[in-house]
Amino acid sequence: MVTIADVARHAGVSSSTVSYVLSGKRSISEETRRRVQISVRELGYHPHAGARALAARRSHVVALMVPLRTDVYVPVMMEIAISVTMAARQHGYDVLLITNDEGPAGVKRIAASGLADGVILMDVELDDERIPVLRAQGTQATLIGLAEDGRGLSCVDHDFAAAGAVCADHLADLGHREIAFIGYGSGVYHRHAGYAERTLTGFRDRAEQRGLRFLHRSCEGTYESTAGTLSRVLADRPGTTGFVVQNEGAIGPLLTLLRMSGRTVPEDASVIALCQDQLAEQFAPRLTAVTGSAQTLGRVAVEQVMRRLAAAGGGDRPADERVLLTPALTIRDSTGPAPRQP
Amino acid sequence: MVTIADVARHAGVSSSTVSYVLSGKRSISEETRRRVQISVRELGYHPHAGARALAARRSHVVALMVPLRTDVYVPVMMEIAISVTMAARQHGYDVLLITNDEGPAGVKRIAASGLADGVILMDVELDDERIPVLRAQGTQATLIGLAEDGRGLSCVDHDFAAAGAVCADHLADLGHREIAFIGYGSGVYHRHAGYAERTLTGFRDRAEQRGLRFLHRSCEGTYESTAGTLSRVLADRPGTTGFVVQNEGAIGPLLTLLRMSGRTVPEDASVIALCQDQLAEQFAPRLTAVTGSAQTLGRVAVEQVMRRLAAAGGGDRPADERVLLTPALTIRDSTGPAPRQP
DNA sequence: TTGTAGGCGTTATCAC
DNA sequence: GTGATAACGCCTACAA
Repeated sequence: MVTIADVARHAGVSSSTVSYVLSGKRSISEETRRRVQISVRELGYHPHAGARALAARRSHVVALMVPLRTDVYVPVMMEIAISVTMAARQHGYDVLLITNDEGPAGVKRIAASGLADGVILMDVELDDERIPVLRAQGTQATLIGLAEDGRGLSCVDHDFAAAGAVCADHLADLGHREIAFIGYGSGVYHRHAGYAERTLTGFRDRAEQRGLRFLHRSCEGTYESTAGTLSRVLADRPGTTGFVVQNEGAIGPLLTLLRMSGRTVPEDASVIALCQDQLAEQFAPRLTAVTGSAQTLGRVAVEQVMRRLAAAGGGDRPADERVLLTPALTIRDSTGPAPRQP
Repeated sequence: MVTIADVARHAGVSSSTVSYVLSGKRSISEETRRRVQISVRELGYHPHAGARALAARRSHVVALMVPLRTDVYVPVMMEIAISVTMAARQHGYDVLLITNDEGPAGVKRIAASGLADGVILMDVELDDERIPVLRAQGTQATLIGLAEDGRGLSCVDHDFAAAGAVCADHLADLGHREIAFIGYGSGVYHRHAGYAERTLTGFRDRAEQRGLRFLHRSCEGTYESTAGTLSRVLADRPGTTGFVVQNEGAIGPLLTLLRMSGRTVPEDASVIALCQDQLAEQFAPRLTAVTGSAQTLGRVAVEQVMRRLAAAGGGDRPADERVLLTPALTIRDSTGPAPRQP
């Protein structure tokens, strides 16, 4: 292994000079800097991470704790993980992946061992057990999601309520009066700690403001479940012309079922989905959708931890940020003006 | 921060004793061990990762390098990442997430800095630039996927050829004679370094052995693309009764299109998919599918690196393992006997 | 069975 | 602008 001493010898300077060239923490003559940089490159020197963490009391690692569940929004999770990793690299940080099943003890382990300087928590519950641990350890952290008590933490999430509201607005603008909201299976509403509820609430509130009649129905996302849901909707509210689909598993079935029931999209029924653009593009017709950027979510989370780390490193008290990302409506071919005769 | 010295003082022993209790590298009297363990727990001691890595020259971290592409099999990637993380934990290891865009330099960085002891590479190309770097650094590594030159490495992958063969066999057993293989867009065949080709080859070989007529058609996975593909298939080979779908994006559209063309599945046409069980269960009818376990893939990869690390640590030359996981056929409702009259 | 001490590679404080 | 040098916390011969 090539050490800082090797570089120093090669460049004809002391190892502290090499260290300072690399960290930029004191001014170095142009000449020396160049010599050192050349030596670094020639020898292929990379500082030993452990030694650095030990001496500087900073690991330059953030931990990302991901949920185990591979049900609802897996592709999004991966996208977040990747954007977190790339954003972290831009700050000179690496990302350690931790799974949720380690629970509070895992957070404690990571923090106490100095493995990571900061933590990003996904799939946060309203009253999350890991949060007190974070506080006790004095570890800088950001939540992706919203917790009840966010003191001492930053957090970022999609503005799901806004997403729901946008759906209501879009359909109302098109003249629809009776809407069905196809949600997740009932279990998800509890588990996801508000993720699903917030969307529904946002939709509901706006729908009421706009004078829409609407129905919310749980749906497991299978074909059978969607078929059952749709037939109940049409039985209860035959005049329904607008569908908001939250459960991405139900999208395909719903489109098929509408077609089979003789309804054309968007002439007879409009469908708006809460899903990623990539998915929305795959259907026929291409779906109007409301989407939040998973990439931005990850990036913002990293920037929040970095700011906290910088503040804490400078002796300041980090600010508790709380960011909600506004989702975007992309109008495609699955929504249109409400039909004259329902 | 609580250090090993704190624990030693609290337990009334020397710090080396604490170290040995924790590592189990020498025999300790029952009495001492208990005292130390109690102190560890009471003080909430976790060894400082950096210090440990520095002294023991082992970071107890493996790096997992994931592809950036969020197109083909994202959910699978996440599943692998999670199973890698959990398997690693069982060996006392943590997982560092690295993105593919860092390329060979990233591998070098991780290895040279001692950040990770071993590396797991995903999305490997046949002639991958990262492999020589791994060799040069003497870093223990496992590939998820197959490379041309695997010397000095272990690797594990699904047996995609077997998966293709199983599809051919299943349809042949049911009496189908004309099969269409709905593949990925042409780009994927090159990019995925054999992943897609191997499936196709396996299918093709077995299909020939079994005397099947078949057609391979690329398909982008959108509705339009699938529609085009299907109509060409039916034009060229109206007698086609069996469909093998490799591109999971094409599954939904294909089912819809078959239905629209008046074909009932599985009475008039059988469909077998190469996709995860979870996805296969979502369609109507539930799909017969050939699946490999992403979880196993991750676990095996970890075990391979661990074995290599153990060997290298013991001064032995690690064995270059090469494992192909046999996929499983799950027969559901989308395949049945070939119709008498095509 | 246990303790002592040297060293792992960096950073950062002091001195010049 | 640059060099010594003392930590940082742990592991592991070497002693006892």
